[in-house]
Amino acid sequence: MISENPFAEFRLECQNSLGDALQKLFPEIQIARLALEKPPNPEFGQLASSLCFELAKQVSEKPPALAKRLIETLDRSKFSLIERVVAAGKGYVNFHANLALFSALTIDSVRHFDTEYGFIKTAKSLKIIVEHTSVNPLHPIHIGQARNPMLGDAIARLLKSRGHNVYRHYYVDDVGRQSAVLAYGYEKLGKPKPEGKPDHFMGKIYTITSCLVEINRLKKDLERAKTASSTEEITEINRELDDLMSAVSELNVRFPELFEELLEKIRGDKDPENAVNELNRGYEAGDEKAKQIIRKVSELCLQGFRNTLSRAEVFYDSWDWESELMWSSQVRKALDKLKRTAYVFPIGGVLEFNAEKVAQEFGLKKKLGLRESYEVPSLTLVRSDGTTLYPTRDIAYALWKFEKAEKVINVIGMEQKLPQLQLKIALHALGYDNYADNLIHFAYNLVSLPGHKMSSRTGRYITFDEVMDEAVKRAYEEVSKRSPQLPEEEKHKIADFVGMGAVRYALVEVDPSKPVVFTWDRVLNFETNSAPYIQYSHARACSILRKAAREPEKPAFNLLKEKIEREIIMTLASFPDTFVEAAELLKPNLIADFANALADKFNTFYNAVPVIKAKPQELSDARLALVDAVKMVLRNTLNLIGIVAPERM
RNA sequence: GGGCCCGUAGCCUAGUCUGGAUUAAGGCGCUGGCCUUCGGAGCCGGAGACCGGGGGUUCAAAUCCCCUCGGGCCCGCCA
Repeated sequence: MISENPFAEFRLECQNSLGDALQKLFPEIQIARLALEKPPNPEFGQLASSLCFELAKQVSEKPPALAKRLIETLDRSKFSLIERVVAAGKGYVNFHANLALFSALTIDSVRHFDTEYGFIKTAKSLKIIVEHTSVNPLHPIHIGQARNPMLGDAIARLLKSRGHNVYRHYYVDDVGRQSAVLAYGYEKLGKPKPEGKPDHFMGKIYTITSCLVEINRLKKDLERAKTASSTEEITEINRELDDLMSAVSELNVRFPELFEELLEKIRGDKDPENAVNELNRGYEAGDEKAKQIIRKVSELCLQGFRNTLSRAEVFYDSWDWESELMWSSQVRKALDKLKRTAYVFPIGGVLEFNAEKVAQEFGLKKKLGLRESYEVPSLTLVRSDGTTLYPTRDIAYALWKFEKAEKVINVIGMEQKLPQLQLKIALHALGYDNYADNLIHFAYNLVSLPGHKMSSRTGRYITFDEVMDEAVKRAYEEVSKRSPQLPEEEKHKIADFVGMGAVRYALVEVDPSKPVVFTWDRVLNFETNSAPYIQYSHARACSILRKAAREPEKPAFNLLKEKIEREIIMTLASFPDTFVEAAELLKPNLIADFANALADKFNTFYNAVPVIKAKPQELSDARLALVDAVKMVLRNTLNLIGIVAPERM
């Protein structure tokens, strides 16, 4: 017998028999669903019902007595995976599985489905776009932003394994002032060939240029404020100026040559602020010169990103350029349509979208999880100079995505909750209720450095590349220490997937809604509760199978009587449930946890009992089959979070 | 001023959506063992939290509701 979800078979049997007994005993009572829990201790069986506590009130009978009566009513002739049912505690009904049968079912099933084990397919397969990463092409991807591709990619893998058609999109946000800032600096330098990794090179130019242009602007603002003698404004500007000045002096120390050169060139410009704005306007209008230079710097950054992300095994199906959306008039069309609704109004030269009014008139607040008293801020759609803003373009982008997919998941930091909310409301205003309902903002919390947050504008960040390099370097040291006899090439190969695995695991493991303070030992953990630990467990399992060099011909699963063996079997059996939950709730961290727990149990097993040399042969065979099943499930979990499952390491 | 997220042992984290069992689960660090029949990136044990605080709902609360404190984020003609 095999099953794609062994534990579900057992659960169903328990539910049915309990349901039947309940029906027999109390035909008049309706219980909506018979939820069963996993007991805290295997002594209490594998599944338990606390139904009697609820029932006790309705039938005025004590829970323990009720439990006893229910159990007596159970139809034992229908038991297959159930071995026995006992009343326990203050009124629990505990179901104990027939472990011999259940072990056989589980191990056979895992080995039968192999690479597909656990990946229960959805009843309704959808076309889903997962937009993730989308780091602005201005500077290298830093470690705070790296949480995004790690989560986004894991989500895409989960949904794909669930049977959906998943498209991974990268939104190249090349429209906007910052791109113009970078292009401006790059042009001033005479469009040099990048030294080193192109995104890192661009990052330096961007940060220095941005700070210098900004300081220039603030100084002018300061003069203006002084003549207007607005003290509040003056202190505010001075505060910002101080911050930038200290950032600038840091940059001067870090990149002296580039800094001097840019300082010199920008100084020669009367109004850098205006030059940047002109470039920005030109780009939006599709001006060739602006296009050429901004495209160039964006492409250079993306070249670096592709390199970085492919190292981490993250790939995309589509790179969507914001500029193309704009030039193709899709932004204009979406805007025109929105203008025709009753929710767009001009004020002070700009065009505003009244999200609050839409939320009220469409009765959206409850649905969107907002309090009735909360007033949704309005959204500026068009600047007074006629150019659009990011959220405006994002509306067009959402419409474009929904032409291609039924569901859209945007992996975006939670600091963008408001614009994402406004986007949803705008879709409602346009009459696309269906789109709005199928738009998911997958929000994750910030990664900060101890003491301050990362800032690309001031250059205070740790790049994803640095982190990967360091992790791989550390992994190499470990490999060299543990397996000095390996050839260099092999050592490097291992160091690569171990280091990368450690980084991926560290970023996926934590609940996305929790804020994370970046520390090196968070990602450089190679011990228990890390990717290397799980990878090692997998390699160990492979090693046993290799050494055994035989198929388990006659496994006697009823001989797997050790407590740890049963725990492993229950864990293997529950993997499909964990997978479904992780895929439905978009929680890749559940997979990471599961993998670690399984590896943990496997190592305990490994140390406790022999496999190859176990006697009799039927027991050895059963254990071999168990090891094989563990290996497969570990590999499946690692694949889900994009980590290599090695045969050796 | 308003809104959202987070708050679990010295540190990091799981569990919170869907409330359940006398022992709240792991890791790091501290500490005592296993100097290893299949790879020690390992295993076994010990000390350490009453789940930020207070109220409430319930037979039952880390979990649900209200209040409160602490940390972060957002409320821009930036993205």
